[in-house]
Formats: sequence, C-alpha cells, structure tokens
Amino acid sequence: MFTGCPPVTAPIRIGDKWTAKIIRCLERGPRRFTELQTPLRGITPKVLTESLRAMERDGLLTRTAYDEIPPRVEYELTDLGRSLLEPMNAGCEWSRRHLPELIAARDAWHAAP
Amino acid sequence: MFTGCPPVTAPIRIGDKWTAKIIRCLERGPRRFTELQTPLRGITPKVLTESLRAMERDGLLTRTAYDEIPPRVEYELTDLGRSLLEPMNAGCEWSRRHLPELIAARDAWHAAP
DNA sequence: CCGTATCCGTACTGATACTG
DNA sequence: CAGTATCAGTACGGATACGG
Repeated sequence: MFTGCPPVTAPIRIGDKWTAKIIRCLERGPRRFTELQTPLRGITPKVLTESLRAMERDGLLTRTAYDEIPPRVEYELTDLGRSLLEPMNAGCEWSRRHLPELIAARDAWHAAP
Repeated sequence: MFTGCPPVTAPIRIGDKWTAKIIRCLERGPRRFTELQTPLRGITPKVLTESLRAMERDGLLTRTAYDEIPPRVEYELTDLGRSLLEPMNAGCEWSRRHLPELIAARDAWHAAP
C-alpha cells in the first residue's frame, strides 16, 4: 500500500501490508525499532518484528544490534530493498494520476446501483 | 502477483490476490467468464465473481451480458483498468532484474541461519 | 453457460502482558 | 529499548452443491 490513499483499499501493494511503508520509513537512512513503530502508528511490536524479519530474510534490509545499555538496534535498507523504490514510485505515480477516477467510480456505484 | 514468480510470495501485488492476473487475462481483448476461469486454474466461480464485481465497482472493467441462450457475458478492461498495466510492468521489470537476488538471499538464510 | 448459496479452514492481524 | 509469548477475532479464499 502507498501513502496517500488510506481510506480506500490500495490497488497496489508491495509484499505484505507493511513492507512498502517500512521501506518508505527507511528511505532516508537507518532507523531504530521505535522510530519505525511511531510513524506506523497502530502496528504492534509483534507484527513489526515479523515484517522486519521477513524483509531481512529476503535481503531487503539489514539488522544491526549494538551491545549497549539501553539496547540499540538499527534497520537499514540494502541495495535490493532500495531498488524496490522504483516500482513503488511507479505505483505512486499511478495513484496520483488515476486514483481519483477509481474513487469516483466507486462513489457512483453507491449512488446509482 | 506477477507471472513468473509462482513459488515465492510475490513482493508486488495489485489489489487482491487475483486482480493483476485478471488484468493480464483481459490485456488482449474481452474475455468470457469461463475464458477467465481456465487460465486462472484453481479459482472457484465464487471468488472469480467476487473479484470481477469488485473490479467493476472500481471502474477497472465493464461487464456486458447478452440475452442469448446459452447466456454469454463478456468482461473488458476500461481505460482505467488498462492504465494499471503501466505500474504492473514496472513491477515485472523489477522481478526480472532483482527477484533472483531475493531468492538467493532467502536460500542463503536457510543454508546458514 | 454463468453464476449463487452455504459452509468451513486457516492465515493474517492485533490486544495484552511480560522479559533481558 | 527492543523485543517475546499467548490468546483471540476476522476476513479471505476455497470446496461443494445447486439455480436461472
């Protein structure tokens, strides 16, 4: 799902529900666990962990744990993960150009079935 | 999901599970219900109907029923539905270029956890 | 031929509580 | 701070059978 279309079911998604959003959060540099949790408001630590682990397995991001107290863990996009920005931007471009038409069609359906 | 990556969880999807596949099936012209059901092997009529109705509501395709016996119904992409081919192709291009890296990363994870 | 109706399993997501 | 553990609701997709 892409930012900018929260109320409708997004016609374009990357991976699972959170993958694309996480990539957007990491777009401008590494982020810590809670730095991801905050903008993705509503996500529970369990689900965030699952998504991050899956993305790590797929080589989309790296996880770096520092031996400090309090603990610090940083997540950063790999080149592979960053390469997903390209099709994501194509999807965003489609949304900007055509999503209003889709919304209009959906509204018209409600108005005159 | 895009054709060419069946065994892995596709990193890119359009709408629900079947939307993108249906668009591909309609890419080269209108198709009938069973003409869609055959290439999408495994889809049940219930699910296909649900997907087609949702896409019709969103203005992605049109449904035309002819009063004949036996009945004939044709589904055809609208311009809006056809416009989705653009981001879909961007996703396909990503898959062609980068999916092997993703698979390799996933395999490496299994090999040395 | 083109669906609808009914039932059902599971997979996804989340709330809540707890730990190193 | 950065998670793990447990429990639970729901929505998605599918199997099967039947109807216009």
